[in-house]
Amino acid sequence: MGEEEKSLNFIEHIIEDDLKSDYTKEDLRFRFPPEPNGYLHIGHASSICLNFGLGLRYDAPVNLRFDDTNPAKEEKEYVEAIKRDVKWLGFDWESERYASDYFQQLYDWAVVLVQNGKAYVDSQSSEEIAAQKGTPTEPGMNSPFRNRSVEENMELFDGMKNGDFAEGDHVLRAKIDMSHNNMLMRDPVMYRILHKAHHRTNTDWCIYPLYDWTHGESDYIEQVSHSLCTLEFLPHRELYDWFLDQLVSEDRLRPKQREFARRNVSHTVVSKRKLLKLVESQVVSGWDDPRMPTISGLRRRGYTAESIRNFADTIGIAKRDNVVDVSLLEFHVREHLNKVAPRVMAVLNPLKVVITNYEEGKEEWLTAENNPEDEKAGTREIPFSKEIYIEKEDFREEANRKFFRLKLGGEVRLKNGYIIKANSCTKNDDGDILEVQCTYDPKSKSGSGTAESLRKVKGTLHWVSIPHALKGEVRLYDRLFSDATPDGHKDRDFMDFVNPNSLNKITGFLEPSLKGAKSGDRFQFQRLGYFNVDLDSTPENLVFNRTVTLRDTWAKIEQKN
RNA sequence: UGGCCUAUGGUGUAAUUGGCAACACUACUGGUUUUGGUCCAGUCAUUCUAGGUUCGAGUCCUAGUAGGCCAACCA
Repeated sequence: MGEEEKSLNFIEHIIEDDLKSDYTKEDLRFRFPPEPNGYLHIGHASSICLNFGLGLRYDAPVNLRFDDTNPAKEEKEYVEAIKRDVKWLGFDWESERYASDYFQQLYDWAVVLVQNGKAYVDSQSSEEIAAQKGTPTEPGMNSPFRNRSVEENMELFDGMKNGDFAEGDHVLRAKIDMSHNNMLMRDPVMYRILHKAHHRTNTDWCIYPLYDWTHGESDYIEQVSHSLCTLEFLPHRELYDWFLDQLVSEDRLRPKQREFARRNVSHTVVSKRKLLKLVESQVVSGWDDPRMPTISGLRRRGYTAESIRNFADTIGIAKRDNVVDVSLLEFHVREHLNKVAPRVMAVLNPLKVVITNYEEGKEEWLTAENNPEDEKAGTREIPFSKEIYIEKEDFREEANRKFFRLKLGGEVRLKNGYIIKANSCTKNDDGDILEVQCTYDPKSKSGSGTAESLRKVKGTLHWVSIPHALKGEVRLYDRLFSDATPDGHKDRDFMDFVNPNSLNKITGFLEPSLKGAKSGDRFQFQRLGYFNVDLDSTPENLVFNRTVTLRDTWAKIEQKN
């Protein structure tokens, strides 16, 4: 396979170094830790592929852990969606965990910190605490409650837990250093009072731990060896380590946090807050709108899990800021679909062609290859008749020799069918072409082996027989944002760059073999692109999404003129 | 005016740790083709800048420059 030749990313270098010093291969354990407050997106896919990929590479377990410490934002719906997406991407977790599983343990440890004088109850408002925090260039001030006795702290913390106080009355803070260079070390809040039901623990708790007090400890409980997160958590590492210092025991593995740069993709946004705004403002139809960069959106759009995994593998992982061009994602889905998607013919912008020397009412079934890339895919029969549709763009009355398609006096081959010649066309008063009259060469049938059938004509067109054609809704998608970095402009809101023409619904004419197409089925509409059957599709009303167009060299040639 | 992180083609990642800057995408050429698809061949870099160490620097040293992160009872 040549897999060994692939160079290591910096995380793998770190692990290799650890393996040479104080870790054994059996120590390795990873986790993917989403907060269930939204849907997973293409950026998460990178993290998923990183963590689960490491698990595969080192034959190490990977947990799926929900970081569910904020009942105000988290919902079961998201938990289910996340599990579905990770599974769909092709990964299995060793065990399904929740930070909320550890609420009791976390509380017990917090009590230890209080007893050791490492944490105290602060009874100021959040505004007061913020005002004392200082700035990156100025030290903060100690809270007047910083030196409460252990007994008083214990009593108050106990009261917090028992629901004796209202939200905001008290918090538990770690006692570290209010003049620390790292703002996060200035007595960070560990617990807040929240009289809210949690999606799993319901009303068992009315105090909830914050991220910093939860994450490293959860890693420690699960004995995660390498806790990988994005770069914005780098300043948290010091606190992660400080909390661990308070409670790790020598005989257990001590997790380490390492950070990598979040992957950005051009012409889209990957921030839950912004994606949520797109959903709530109804720019898109939902989290799984095929234009969304969510895993569920990409899936509905027709992307394959394999193409997303390959994408994640090729962009790799590093520590510098990045914007990956969306064309790389498109490349990977084309690469995969080219191998696996059956070819069919569909006309999206129809122009009627009448074959004047073809017998009225006659019908013929022609043999078509299902996939030239895959012999095992076999063949199918498609109907041919006197009246067919071709694409409007495939006919011009006059054109230069660079135009390989149909023009008056010129010949083209109908894919899997005959060579036809355009003799005349009819137009309406506005000059729009309504119909093209052609003659066909009866001996030129594809695959017949005759000298005429082997003749080379420059152009080959796709087509459908009008009396046999199926109608279907076809949804054509364009980029959701017109700008490459919609959220990269200081003076502009990302919503300003929403592309108003990102969805175009049309009626297409489809070859009849598509009749039984089921939701999720993927096809190549020859010469047009890859399409899949949408969730909204029914046997009576077929609905297709365009996943991605084919590479279009002709469009580029035309653009230059 | 603090601390920390980062800098390699248009894009994303590599470089046996000091030894010929590589791979993929994009773009552009050409060839093949009953999909203007696929496939095949080719073209596109003063490694942020300036000094220094060295036979030799993307890699080490010094000084800059640019970008990012950090002041939620969010994660």
